[in-house]
Amino acid sequence: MQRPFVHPAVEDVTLESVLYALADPTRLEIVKTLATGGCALNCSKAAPADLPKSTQSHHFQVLREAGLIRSERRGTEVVNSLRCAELDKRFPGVIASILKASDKSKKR
Amino acid sequence: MQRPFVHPAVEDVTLESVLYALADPTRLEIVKTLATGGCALNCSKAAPADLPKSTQSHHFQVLREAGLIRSERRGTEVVNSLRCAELDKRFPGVIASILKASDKSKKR
DNA sequence: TTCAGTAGTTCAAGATTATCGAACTATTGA
DNA sequence: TCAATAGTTCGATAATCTTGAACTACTGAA
Repeated sequence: MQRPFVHPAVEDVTLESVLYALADPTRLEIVKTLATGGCALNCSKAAPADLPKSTQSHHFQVLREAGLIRSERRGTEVVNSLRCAELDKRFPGVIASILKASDKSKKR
Repeated sequence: MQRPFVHPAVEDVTLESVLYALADPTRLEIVKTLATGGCALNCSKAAPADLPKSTQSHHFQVLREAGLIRSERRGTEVVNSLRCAELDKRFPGVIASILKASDKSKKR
């Protein structure tokens, strides 16, 4: 049996950790993919394909511990999903406005 | 004459740099102070008093280059103000929702 | 049940970035 | 002209990120 994932309770999620998690371009990309992808995706599909696995793993850990995503093991894979509803209740509009803005910000 | 401050044009501001700037607790604090302080404040008043000056200076530079604040020299001081309106036009709701959420997120 | 393959994790080290004291610059007011 | 004030720059140490290599867990053959 593998060590289970720990997810913070919504009320323990801090704005700071959320912003920190989203401030990294790779992680923002992952979150965008999860948001548009409809629902749950496994790690390899949600992360840029060229990113080393160890780095991917690290980013998913940051996102998970920040409270942005929920991860569940499905056999050998890990399926991730955005905690949209919960987060919007805690920080109304934050994630939504960021996701909306992220489409616009394609330069550089 | 001192080197003038460079501020990015609104359209050059990236969401990523904005989130990066706000992800730091000290900088978020500064932005909150500028937001609630009504209008312009000089550096020493907008930053936590116990923070070393060199670190303050660095944080203001990050905020400025991210496009979050506008800095102007007034004699020996530097007066900073939030670029609220411009930013809200570029990334609607982002700054506002973050500022609103930041009051809630007092734990830890 | 053993074994190969797949998906992800952990570890350690090199690369990057942040912090902060010390020295410096610009401006003001005596 | 000079001292005081407000910030900036520089350099070194500290903290963090990235990544290859080795490892673990699960699955589906054979």
